[in-house]
Amino acid sequence: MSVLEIARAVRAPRTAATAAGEVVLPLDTILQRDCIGAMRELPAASIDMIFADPPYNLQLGGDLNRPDGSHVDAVTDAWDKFDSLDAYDRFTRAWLAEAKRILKPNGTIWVIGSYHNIFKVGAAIQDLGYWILNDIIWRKANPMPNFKGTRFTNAHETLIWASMGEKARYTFNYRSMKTLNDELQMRSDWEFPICGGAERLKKDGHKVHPTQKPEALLYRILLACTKPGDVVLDPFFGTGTTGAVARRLGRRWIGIERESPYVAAAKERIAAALPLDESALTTMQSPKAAPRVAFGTIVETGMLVPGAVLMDAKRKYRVTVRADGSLLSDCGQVGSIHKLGASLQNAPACNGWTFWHYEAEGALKPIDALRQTYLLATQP
Amino acid sequence: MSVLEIARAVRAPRTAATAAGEVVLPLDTILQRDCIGAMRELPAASIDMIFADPPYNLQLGGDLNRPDGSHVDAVTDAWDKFDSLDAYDRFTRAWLAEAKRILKPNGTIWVIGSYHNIFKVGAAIQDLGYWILNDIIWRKANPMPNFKGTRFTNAHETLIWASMGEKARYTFNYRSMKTLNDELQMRSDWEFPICGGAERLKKDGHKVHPTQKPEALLYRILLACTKPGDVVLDPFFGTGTTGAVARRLGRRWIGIERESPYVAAAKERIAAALPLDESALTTMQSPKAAPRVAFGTIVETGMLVPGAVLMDAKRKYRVTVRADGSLLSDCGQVGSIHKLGASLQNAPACNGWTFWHYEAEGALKPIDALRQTYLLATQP
DNA sequence: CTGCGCACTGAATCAACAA
DNA sequence: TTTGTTGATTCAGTGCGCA
Repeated sequence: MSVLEIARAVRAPRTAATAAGEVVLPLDTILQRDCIGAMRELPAASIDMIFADPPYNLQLGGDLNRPDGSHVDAVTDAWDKFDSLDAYDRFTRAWLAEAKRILKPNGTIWVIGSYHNIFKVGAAIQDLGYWILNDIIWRKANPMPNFKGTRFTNAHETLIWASMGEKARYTFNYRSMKTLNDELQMRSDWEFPICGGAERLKKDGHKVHPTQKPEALLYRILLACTKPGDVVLDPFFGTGTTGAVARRLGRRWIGIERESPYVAAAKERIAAALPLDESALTTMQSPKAAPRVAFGTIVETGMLVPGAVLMDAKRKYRVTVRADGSLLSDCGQVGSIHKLGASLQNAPACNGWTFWHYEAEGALKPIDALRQTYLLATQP
Repeated sequence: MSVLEIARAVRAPRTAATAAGEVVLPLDTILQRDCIGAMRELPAASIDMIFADPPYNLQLGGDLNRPDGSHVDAVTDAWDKFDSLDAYDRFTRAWLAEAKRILKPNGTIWVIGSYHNIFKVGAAIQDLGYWILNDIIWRKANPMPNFKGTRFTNAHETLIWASMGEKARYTFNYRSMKTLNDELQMRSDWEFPICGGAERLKKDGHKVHPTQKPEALLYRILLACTKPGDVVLDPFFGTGTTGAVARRLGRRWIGIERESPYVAAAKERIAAALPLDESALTTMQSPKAAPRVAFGTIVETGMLVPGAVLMDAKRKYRVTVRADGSLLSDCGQVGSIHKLGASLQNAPACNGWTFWHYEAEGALKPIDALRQTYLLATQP
């Protein structure tokens, strides 16, 4: 039985359409298969984002005990065992290559790892022609101490964010991130507690998955780098953190996971995750998203009259508005609001909307205020 | 002429001796050669630690301007240019292999990089049989912003610390690190400001080297992973941060650097670096304020110099400050400001910040005044 | 002498679109 | 594919000049 047959068939959103017509993707579904095999049956160029939390290939020695004698419950599962560093390398390159095939040209991939595997992963990402956009540090607020006092406390994990190539476009909701970070640019180091408390899935008092990731981490990633309705694939789904957050944020998701106990836990968990309503999902938009307004339109509609005088905030430069929306300076120079602003300042570029001001009731206001007024009056 | 001939020949300390007898190393010297060639002429198994800050292979596009129109002075030097990712890979593996040959069996290597190169470096380190002990994040207190709003602010760099193999022993001064961090284990994420102000080397108003590293970073590394008298090699010496800090901390150093202007600046700088002298006070930067200030930070920033004498308000007890922020009493007891204060008084606990005083202009002031000064200087 | 404002700077893979 | 136009975009810190 193929992936597409066992999947709950859902018509893909328009963004998943290809030249061949509409594509059917197993949306909001867990494919209980091995990761590479399942990806192979997904159509090419159909996924907006991949978030991957692959096996870390931890090479742990014997048991580890805390100073008080208690036993540390380490990651000893079979899925984290590889015969050699070379075997891990081959596995990594195989799934990353498959991921590249199914990502859309403007898609991106996120991979999380620790020093045990992240360098192999990053090198493979570069060799496969992905283009790294950032590496992100998850600084753990409450990491496990180094009980033996032999090294620095391993207090972070590393994520790599990459696009499909050097020239590829990608989604980055800059304004959302800046807003989320109290009006400062979001940096490459993020602090979150490790996953615990009520969020940590448990069964019979034991954690269901040894490396469950905090939802806050996925929340930030999906908010930053996807749009509502985008399709997010997690090829190492585990207990479904990606699916739960995707559902909450109004994104579509596909999970791949081989182990039945994880699949069962993920299904139950995602069903309980309530989607945020649309108003809560609305995020700060970049001005880029607003339709373009030509300065000439402001003149045409009479918001500024030909002959009106504009000046910069310090009243250093004065120019006159002409009927076609061009500006004329005292010294006879002519140009668009941007070009003339740049030329007068001898700068490489200039945003005329914020540089030029008009006088209203004795005060100077940027002409961008007129553009905002125009947009408010004309937008639905 | 061989490296050993042109080098100032110095009898190596006992720690540099091998089974073949005493080895002659060009200690406390800069070898003006290409990195791999110079390493080739150094004897095998002779170096205690290598700190390497190799070219990052940045692949920058055109010019970049700030929002105010000013130009960003990027790293465009020839030494950072490689023909391809593959050429960079070969270069990396070549110098890392040579490094492994000259390191002692119990030696370690530190390499710093960014996402442009660190994954290639880390993968090569693993392939060459080194054993990664930690990856360390240098969280920059004041990184350059992302001016175009296209990605997350690139606010950190990554360091890899590796031993000679899985079973190899290595030096890690656990107590020093814990003391430096105010009795908490030192974590894998470190915060320092970028190198600027008085510490930044300048000539004719321009920075001498585009990527000078802060001394605080090297201070922590050398304090953590070497012993006094150990030999530290820096194959990408630049303007000699490693040499200056090594001299200050009583470690021997060897630098390899091809570019004459860097060599000249490094020589001058290291000559001016006085071993454990208060010269650190003016050259080192204050880390960003944290709610809690570690006493080690006061030492790291040079507000108190190793060797300084502290005493209680009644001058009953006298102790000496050590490089890692621990205190040494007359009777040989050692401990943190809190622990030693308690122990000397035979008390269950002691607030070291208010108990210990330093002498300034004939008067005694509590070291808490230094903490307050530090906080005032760093709090917004 | 202090405080304020302005200019300058740091390892950066830094735009999107239409003609 | 290339070229030109529009127009979006910055944080922490140092240092200097001036009131």
